[in-house]
Amino acid sequence: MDARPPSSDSSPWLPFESRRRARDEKRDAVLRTAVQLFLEQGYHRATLNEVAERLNITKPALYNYFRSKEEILFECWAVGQERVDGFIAGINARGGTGLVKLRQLVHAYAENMATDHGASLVRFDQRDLSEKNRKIVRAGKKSIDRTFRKYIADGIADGSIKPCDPKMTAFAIAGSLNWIGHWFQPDGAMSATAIADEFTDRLTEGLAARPLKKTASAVAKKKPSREGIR
Amino acid sequence: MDARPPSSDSSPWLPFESRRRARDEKRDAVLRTAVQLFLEQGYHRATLNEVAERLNITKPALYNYFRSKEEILFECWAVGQERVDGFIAGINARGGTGLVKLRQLVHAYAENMATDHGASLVRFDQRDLSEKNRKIVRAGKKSIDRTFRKYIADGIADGSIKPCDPKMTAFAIAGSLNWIGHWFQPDGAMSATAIADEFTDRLTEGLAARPLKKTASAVAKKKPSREGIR
DNA sequence: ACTTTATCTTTCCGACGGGTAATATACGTC
DNA sequence: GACGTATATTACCCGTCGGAAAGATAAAGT
Repeated sequence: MDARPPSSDSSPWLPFESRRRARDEKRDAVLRTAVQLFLEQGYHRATLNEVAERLNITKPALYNYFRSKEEILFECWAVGQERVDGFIAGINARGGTGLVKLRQLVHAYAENMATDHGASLVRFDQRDLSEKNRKIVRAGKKSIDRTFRKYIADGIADGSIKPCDPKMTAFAIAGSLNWIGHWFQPDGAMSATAIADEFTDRLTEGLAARPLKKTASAVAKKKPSREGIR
Repeated sequence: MDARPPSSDSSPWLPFESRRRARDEKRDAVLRTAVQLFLEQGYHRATLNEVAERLNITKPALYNYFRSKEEILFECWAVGQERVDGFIAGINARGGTGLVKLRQLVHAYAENMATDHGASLVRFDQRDLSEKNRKIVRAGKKSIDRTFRKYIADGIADGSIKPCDPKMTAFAIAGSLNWIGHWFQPDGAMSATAIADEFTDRLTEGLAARPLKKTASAVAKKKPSREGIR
């Protein structure tokens, strides 16, 4: 419609210039733009026309990479889920007490929640998906929930965590973390890492069987870093 | 379309029977049905036709009580907000230490979150509202957030709560509570009151400056009741 | 009984947006 | 240089749903 200046964000389709690029790169660009727009406006208000417009292409061109709007939504979610699955695998691989694993999970999950694809895990509505994809999403959520509960149960078993109801505790912790996806703003006062540090301490301090050696972020606020959570 | 049996839930419009009732009663019935349907299917997927159908009337009849779908959405939200404003006023009137007030707020807020109108506070999307109504909603959310922060700050000032960042602490607590609106099922294993009891202890135990006299729900799980939170 | 008023129904419209069909353009390959 | 394939565009279809217009019905007042 209107003559827009080339969009400022990076799009592989610079208007009428070298067009040919790797297919996957373009697919990813669609997902990045879509997740951003879906979060910004909500899935239903966001139109494929606008997704396309931001990429300097037209709506039907999107159908070279996706079969439907719903598939785009699902793939946005899948990226976030894969990341979570990834760092959970890492935590499992490194091992440790239940408390240590829980703290790592909280930290990584909080940081993820501050990204677009992470927030999409909680801000998108399952009911917008096909039955098939909805099943996959439910399985993913269930898996994350099981992991939280397992680390808590592990911690109770190995004595690092005070006895409590793993289910309710997991709900309480996951609730706090998921909520980050609703209020976090990249340009806000606190960085994602700072928030993750803060939440890691706050959400687990009440659980530790014995007072834990204070982490960097809790006492000497000198260098908030991922190392602080070990 | 299809000949449905008279809906099982209570509707003031029983098909073709005594029609005249108080206007407000009908308006409320619309809101009850609408909030239920909106939560069930999501605002965009829910149609006014279906709202009307559940009430044994037709879509245009709704326009006797509301000017638009958006107005219905807003009013659903307003009911939940008024309840929160109500019990906050009660807590303020009764007074007490910051910790005591915070615990009452957590308990009441958790219980409210387990109701339809309560859940609508967090499950509806502001962006579906007109600019005017969105402003009102934002003010309401802001007010609740301020209350959480104030009680925490009060508690720090009067020594009942350990020093902490009121903003982050409020976010963490409110996140846990708001999340209830996403997972609570009336027919689930725990009652709303039981959940409220549980969350009241779990979310504030880490904050108390000195170990608080254990409440009924925390140790002797004999009678979970509202009195336990004083 | 006749009118008035509120309420409800039948019928329809118009906008919006996802998705498709037909077509054009450019690149790699022979 | 011609051809095939991938990728893009223009133009269009069509279902859905919020909302309006206009007509019907019943209770209430005179």
